[in-house]
Amino acid sequence: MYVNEKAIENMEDTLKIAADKTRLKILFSLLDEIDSLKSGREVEKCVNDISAQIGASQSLVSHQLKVLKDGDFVKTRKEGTKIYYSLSDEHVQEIVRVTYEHVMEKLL
Amino acid sequence: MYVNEKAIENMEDTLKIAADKTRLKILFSLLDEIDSLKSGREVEKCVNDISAQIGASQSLVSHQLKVLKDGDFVKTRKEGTKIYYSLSDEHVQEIVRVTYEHVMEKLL
DNA sequence: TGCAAATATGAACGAGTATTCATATAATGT
DNA sequence: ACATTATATGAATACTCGTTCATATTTGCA
Repeated sequence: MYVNEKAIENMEDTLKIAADKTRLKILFSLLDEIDSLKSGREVEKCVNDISAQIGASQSLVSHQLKVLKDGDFVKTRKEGTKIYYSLSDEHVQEIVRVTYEHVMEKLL
Repeated sequence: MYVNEKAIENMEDTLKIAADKTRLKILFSLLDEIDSLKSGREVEKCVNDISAQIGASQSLVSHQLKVLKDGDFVKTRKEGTKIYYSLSDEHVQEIVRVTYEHVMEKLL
């Protein structure tokens, strides 16, 4: 299957963004199904919420959220001093989900 | 969504393996639909075939095939002096496919 | 046994990057 | 204006990793 160089590079960049444990934890924290079912809206969390939930420092979470934002994995909404982060689209969720299923099957 | 640390680490490892342009090219070369339709069998290629097809050195391809093999992305079959590589399961294909669709949509 | 083909391996170099720490910026309320 | 809360930023460090080059290993064959 022929794939041009530009597409390969974009895939590499996309996968590199996902391939980090801190960023994966952030993505999972924004994938919280219970919260999204309760509210009926998409999951939105501010930096400190995520930081507390995944047990990482504010600085680290902020740095990695920037990476996720630059890669269009998440989008933001500003409200006062807080900035709410949420997943940007379904592709991101699908990449995380497929990989999750893969490792879950191997952990049997 | 709660995900335990071990699963996160495995996901990180899996995504790291996919997140490299040389390895992606190798995976795509083993995803060749025309070949697999023609033969009716799964795509199998030896190191030199892949090396020639993706335009990378024999050494580099061999190194990266080892990474893919260790991560269970590919499996091997030996025949004489040649070693045939093929994709190990559908999850790998799905990760590549989902990521491919993601970047293709952004390249519009 | 010796040669050639196919693949693997190990060292080394350079580039990239995750994390921490300290500090800066921005917005809100008093 | 000042203090407080929330978030971003920049530098520095330590570590990982992709690639190349040279060489080793394995297999088949004359």
